[in-house]
Order: sequence, then C-alpha cells, then structure tokens
Amino acid sequence: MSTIRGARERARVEVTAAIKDEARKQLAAEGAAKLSLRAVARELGMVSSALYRYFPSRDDLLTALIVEAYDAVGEAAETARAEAGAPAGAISPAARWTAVSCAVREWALGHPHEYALIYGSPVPGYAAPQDTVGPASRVGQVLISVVRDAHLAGGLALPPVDPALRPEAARMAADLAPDLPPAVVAALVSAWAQLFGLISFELFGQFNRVVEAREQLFRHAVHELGHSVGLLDGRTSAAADAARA
Amino acid sequence: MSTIRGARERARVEVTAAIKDEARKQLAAEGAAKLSLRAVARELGMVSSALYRYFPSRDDLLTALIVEAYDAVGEAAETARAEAGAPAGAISPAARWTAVSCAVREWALGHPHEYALIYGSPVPGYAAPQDTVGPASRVGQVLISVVRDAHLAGGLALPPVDPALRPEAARMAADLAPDLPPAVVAALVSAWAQLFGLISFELFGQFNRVVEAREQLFRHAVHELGHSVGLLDGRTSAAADAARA
DNA sequence: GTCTATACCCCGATAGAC
DNA sequence: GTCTATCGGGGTATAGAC
Repeated sequence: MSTIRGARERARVEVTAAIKDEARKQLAAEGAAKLSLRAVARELGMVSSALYRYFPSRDDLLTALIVEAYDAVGEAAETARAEAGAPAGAISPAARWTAVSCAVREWALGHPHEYALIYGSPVPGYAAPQDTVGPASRVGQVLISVVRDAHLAGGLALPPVDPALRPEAARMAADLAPDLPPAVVAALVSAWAQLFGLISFELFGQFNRVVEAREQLFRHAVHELGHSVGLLDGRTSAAADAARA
Repeated sequence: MSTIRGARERARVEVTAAIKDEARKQLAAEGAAKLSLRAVARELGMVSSALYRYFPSRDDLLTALIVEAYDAVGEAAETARAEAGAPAGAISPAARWTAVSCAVREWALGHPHEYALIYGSPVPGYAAPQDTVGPASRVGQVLISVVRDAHLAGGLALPPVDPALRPEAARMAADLAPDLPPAVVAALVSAWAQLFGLISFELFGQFNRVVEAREQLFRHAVHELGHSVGLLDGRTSAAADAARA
C-alpha cells in the first residue's frame, strides 16, 4: 500500500537520507557538539532554512543520528548472534557471547564517531528523548538472550553475589530478565558496562602506547567476562554434561 | 628560591588560575568542544586578546585542563591507596584495590565534566601533546602498585592467560611492570579498562532506568575485578581458581 | 600586559516571496 | 518546499596604541 507513493514522498525520503549521511560526515569531522544545520545545508547545496522542512531543529537531527547508531550496533549484535547459531545451535553460549562482543567491537572500530555519539560523553545541552531508549537496549537484549539460552540448556554457573547487592539484583532481574537468577542479571549488567569499557578505552585512545595486540586482549577479556556471568566454556560444559549423565 | 618572587609573577599565577577555574565552569556548561577563550575572558571581565598572554591558543588551555584533571584523579587514587594502608599495611590488597576504585569513582561523580574531558570521547580536532601522558598514567600506576604489594606478599593467584595473548602479555609486562607475571599484567590492563567502563556507564547515563543502587553494583563489580587480576581476599588461591572455573 | 579595533569567519532560527 | 533576507548572536586570532 505505502510501498509506492507519489514522487514527492520518494524525494522526501531521499533528501532526508542525504541530510543524515552528510550529518554523519560532519560528526566525524567536528563532533556532535558542533553538528550544524548550516554546514550540512551548505555541503548539500541547499540553503539552511530548507533543512527545517526535514528536521524541525538541530536536536531532532541529532536524535535521528543517535537512533540510527543504536540500531546499527544492535543489528550487528543480533546478526552475530544469529550467525553464531542462536537460539540453541551447535555453538556454545560462551562462543556466542564472544562472537557478539567481537561484533560490537568491530562495528565500533568501523564507526568510531557514531560509537562516540552514543557511548561517549553526553552532548552538552542535548537531552535524549524517549525515542532513543528502545534502540539503546538492543545490544543488552542480545547479551541477555545469549545467557538465557545457556540458562535454559542448564549450562550456567551461578556467579557469587554480595549480600548487599541482593535487593538490587532482584530488582534488576525483575525489570530485565525475570526468568534468570538475580545473581546472573547483576553480573550481566556489570559485564555489559565492562565490555563497553574495553571498547571505549581502545577507541578513545587510552590504549595508545599501552596495548598493541588489541584484538587478542579484547577476546581474552570478554572470554573471562563470559565466565563472570556464569557461562561455561567448552571443557567445563562437557564436564557438566558428564556430571549430569 | 622561587617561592617568593616579584608581584608580577604572583599576579600571573593568580590570573592563570582564575582563567583555568572559569574554563572549568564553561566545560561543565558547554562541553570541551565549545570551550571558548572569548567566553572565558568575558566572564572574567577581560578582553579576549588579553588571554593570549597566558595561553597561546585554545588548545593550550584545553591541555592545561586535561593535565589538571588527570592529576586530580591520580591524586585521589594515590590518597586512597595511602589511607588504605599502602604499601603493606594491615588492610588486604583486595580491600585496597576496592578503596582505590571507589575513590576514582567518587572523584568522577564529583567532577563529571572533567571526567568526560579525559575519559570520554576525544575532543574533535584536538591532539593531546606529550605533556598529558605522564599524568594520564597515574591511576594505572596506583593499580599496579596495589597488585605489586600483593605479589610481594605472596598473596596473588595467577590469572589464566590465553596462549594467543602470551606475547602481548609479555610485552605489556616488560613495559609496565617487569616484576609482575605477564598474566597478571594482562589481566590488570583489562581490569583497568573495565573499571572505567563501569564509571563511564554510570556517568554517561547508560545506567538510567537500568541500575539504581549504583554504588553497590560498582563495589561488587570491582571486588570481582580484583579477583580477576589475582587478588585474594578471604579465599585461598585454590578456592579463587575454583570460583573462576 | 591590557586595551581598542579589526579581519574574517561561524551559528540557529524565522519571515515572507515565489 | 525552496528561496532571499534578516535578526541576533557567537567564535579565533592579530595589529598596534598605550
């Protein structure tokens, strides 16, 4: 029904896409704080006021870029999960955890400025509207689903949990994954932040002059992070199977 | 000798400090990308060209702020280590590790914009000069020293290390802490990045609507991070290994 | 070391003609 | 939906008088 409409609608979609493309280039050159409608218009051969027919304000354009970035990294994570045999393929959940993590890192390395837009310092004076919270949760949802698969297959160890953290762990579990043990959910939220800590340090230059073999360090660290949420690697998984049999 | 000099020198120091103070306020209001010499001058009742006698360019002012921020967080970490009984006081290295981590987090919560300046997205168009690398390493040095104390006291378990990571672990150890086992150094670098990942997620808003008891989650996570580098608290080395497996 | 003045740029947003 | 024109800001940096 709405696949083919008038030429106006098609043109509008194309111009909107061109604006966002150019804005992404500016993001790379100048950063989100200096994203300017005028510069985008100039580069597109338009006049600045014409852009307001597509985006009512600079912040709306920024929001569109943020949503697209979250969607892109979320899709990268979802694709990696699928290719690594979700929901319960031949590949172990631990390997799927690593595959998803590596996919997120690779997306970040390939789109450093979009990564900085969503996982770096907040843009001063910009308040994220509600539209961003759904897309922002996609990567987290993928990580949860990988751990859930392991849980359903009985291949999940229970991480230790500090008694002081128990109420919060229960609250987070109720919110995020009621079917998982609270200890796992708490460990998962920590691991989620730590995963992005590794990526951010690499991307934001903290590893300069410190780490050289960054992919190896990353793979090793996320493997250990998988353990921290209770995922078992191949050997212990086999041992668990043996114990069960 | 140089403690008391002419009034000109004193005035210069005071004005320089006032400029940096005002610049820090602007950092909070507008972000590093929009830090402007003119606005600083305006607020100080000076004329913009007068500032160039103190800082030859906007980037030099930014560099001064970055160095001061690294020094401030480094000092917070060093103070926490001292208060927690360095180099080999009554308090366990694991507790010292947590104390240092919490001190860094508290500094970050108290100085969010300075934190974003040094650990957030890089400022577009700004290249950090060599002056920043020394101050930037202070927190890392504190973490290393805490682990070193544990090592000297014989209270350090050997973290597992992926064979693929061994050459890089050896290289990093030679660079950063030749007296520590490479496996420990590799785990330390990972833990360092993960620690800041936890702080950045909290500060940059990723925990909004997800985590409420943030201090509890943080303490629990850094406690586990301590284990990941080999620090033992109550448990024996064997128990720690078992917990990890 | 501070001042005025200046050159030469940038921005977001709107009004109203076409 | 695009245009011109405009309002009312903002910026870095330098020259040269005092």
